[in-house]
Formats: sequence, C-alpha cells, structure tokens
Amino acid sequence: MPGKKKDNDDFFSGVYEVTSMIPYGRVTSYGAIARYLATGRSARMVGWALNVSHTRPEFIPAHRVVNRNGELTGRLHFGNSGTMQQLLENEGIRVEDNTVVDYRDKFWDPSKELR
DNA sequence: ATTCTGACAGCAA
DNA sequence: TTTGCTGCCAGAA
Repeated sequence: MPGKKKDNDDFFSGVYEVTSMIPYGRVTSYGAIARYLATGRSARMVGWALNVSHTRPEFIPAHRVVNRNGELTGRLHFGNSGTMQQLLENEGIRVEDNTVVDYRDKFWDPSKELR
C-alpha cells in the first residue's frame, strides 16, 4: 500500500516551497502560508514545519516568515542571538523591537501574489 | 493511552 | 481597543 505515513509531508513540502518563493526583502505570515495551502487556521503547523526546516538540505528563508503582528516570534529558533533580525536587516528590512517595520508594506501574500 | 506544549490566528467579552 | 480562550495538527513525556 503506497504512501501512508508520509502523506502529511506534502504539507511540509508546500510550506518549504512557498517559503522559498518569498521574494528578497519581503516577508509573510504563518497564517498566509496556511491559507495558501488551504489548511485554514492550522497556522501552528506552518511554524512546526519551519521548526524542522533546518533539517532540510535546501535553504529555507524562514527568517522571512513572521506572525500576523509582524513580530519575529521565531527568532529564538535561529540561534541564541538575533540571527533572524540580522538576516532581515541584511535584506533591507528594518526590524524594531522584534517587529518588522512597515510590515504591511513588506508583506507578501502567496495567495495573492503567487496566485 | 492521556496530557501538554508549540515559529499562530480568530473570535468573544 | 485589549485580553483571554479556543481551534488547529503533530510530537514529546
């Protein structure tokens, strides 16, 4: 019987795919990705997927994914220091108080932009 | 097997 | 407007 336990990996792959498609200097939210994957409100799963994204061989710009508030809630998972903020600022995104400045302007909606 | 937590978000009061 | 609870799915204890 083909495929069974790895069925949900499709969701993970989708998260990685969308995350990798986030343009340079742009950010998106967990909910936006969840919505694009038609997973509804399972935004927490997106975070879980990104949590294990570091186990993936490919580079996942998870630093471009923040919560709906534009806050870098996952910064602690990047390392001990402000690695996430460093990466974002390196792309021209200004971060202030763990929050993306002009988040609304930098926001990239996969459901809308990526279509 | 049951319970709690987690890179969130929506809705009720 | 802010605060708090609930829903979502999966994994660890």
